[in-house]
Amino acid sequence: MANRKIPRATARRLPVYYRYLNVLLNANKKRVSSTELSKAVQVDSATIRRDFSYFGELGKRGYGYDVENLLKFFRGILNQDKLTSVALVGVGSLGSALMNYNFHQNTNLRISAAFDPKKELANTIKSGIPVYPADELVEQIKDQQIDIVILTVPASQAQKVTDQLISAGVHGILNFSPVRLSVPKDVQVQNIDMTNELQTLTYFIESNRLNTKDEQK
Amino acid sequence: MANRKIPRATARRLPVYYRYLNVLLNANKKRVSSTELSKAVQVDSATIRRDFSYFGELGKRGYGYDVENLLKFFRGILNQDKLTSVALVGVGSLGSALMNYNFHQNTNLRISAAFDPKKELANTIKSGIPVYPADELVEQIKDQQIDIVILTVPASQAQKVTDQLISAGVHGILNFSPVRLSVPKDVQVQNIDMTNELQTLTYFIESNRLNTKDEQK
DNA sequence: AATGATTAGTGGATTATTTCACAAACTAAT
DNA sequence: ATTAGTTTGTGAAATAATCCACTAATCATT
Repeated sequence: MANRKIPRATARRLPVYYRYLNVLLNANKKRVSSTELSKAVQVDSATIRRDFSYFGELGKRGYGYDVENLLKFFRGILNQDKLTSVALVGVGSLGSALMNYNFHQNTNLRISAAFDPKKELANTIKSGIPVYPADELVEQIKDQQIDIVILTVPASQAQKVTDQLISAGVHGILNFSPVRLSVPKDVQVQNIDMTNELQTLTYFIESNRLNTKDEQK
Repeated sequence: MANRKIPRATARRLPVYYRYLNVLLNANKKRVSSTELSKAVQVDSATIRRDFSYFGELGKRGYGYDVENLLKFFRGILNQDKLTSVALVGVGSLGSALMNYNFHQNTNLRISAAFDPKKELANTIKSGIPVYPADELVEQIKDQQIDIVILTVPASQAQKVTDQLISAGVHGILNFSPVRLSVPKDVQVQNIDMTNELQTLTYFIESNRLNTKDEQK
């Protein structure tokens, strides 16, 4: 499968396309044009065509893209053919919320194990997910051959836990802590920092206000 | 304050710098160089210097940046001088987790009101935050002059609620739903789509595996 | 006061990403 | 068949972001 040299920006949009194609499929749409897609996902239609073209000629001129075909293709690209089990480390309030979150509804991903140092949580089942004590982290992750981890531990623990995860063979971390993790280059990290996003929002609102204010002058 | 024409990429890094400067301040560090910052936040040092330079000459050659000064400056840029109240709409499991999340610890932001249509939640106090019924949304947001909203409603409700928020005068939305909201251009949206991030992670892991595999050949 | 070490600020090269705009390919209808 | 209307795929331009590498400023030490 030709997924060499796909630009990062394109890769980040793939899940967005994938999701909307599912919506179209459920709505029994047979075909879709880049213009139509563009409206729904708010990405320029030329960008969409360019994105798709990295994977070959997926569309038909004068017609558009066949929803089912395209979806099947992206399913492969995004590894959605088989179920992927991920672990969650840190069962605090955010961790608990994510355990409740139905990732499986939209993707072939599910949380199959959780870890937390709190004794009262150890060896219980929470939202249908077994919770193991923290000292079994490396062992269980190796045993269950888990490759991806959702990290919802306090900032102070983040790097320490990360080091353990790496030693257990994990290759992907979805990091909710504000710490910039250091990892070897065969490990991928995606950061979600909600505080950052709120601050960025504040900044953009304010700068937008200033700009439009003096456009009026 | 000269915040015109700041590149988007720079703006998104500001909260990262801001947070690490706070760490330095708490550790009683008086000064910091771009190289040192670079290691901590994992942004190239030239990029950091360039980012800062958009706001003027904030450092001293041969010395670095004065932590306290720089922090004071960014505090202004990021509107951290005064408390900003935000509302949260949709008290599901994610919403509840965010209500528990202490944004105020790192930023001058706090959630001051929540909204949900479930009758049993209406007019209760949850995690110290008053929960109002959904039909008071517009009224309360206007009354409390809330400018920023965290949106944690189901996808099916997202655009409808957004339209209400806009009519109530909101200018910023932190959108946790997978829907790409349509809003007028004086309203800012930041999307956090956890499912997307997980899928992107999966994609990068897989493509990384393929690349390193055939580098070995 | 002079010297060696450090480090910001930045011109300009490089790389990445987006967008324009159009030929080529296809559809659908007559 | 022909024609009018669509819509892809893509060269090439435009825009955005990153990074190199060097100058000039400053610090610290003698």
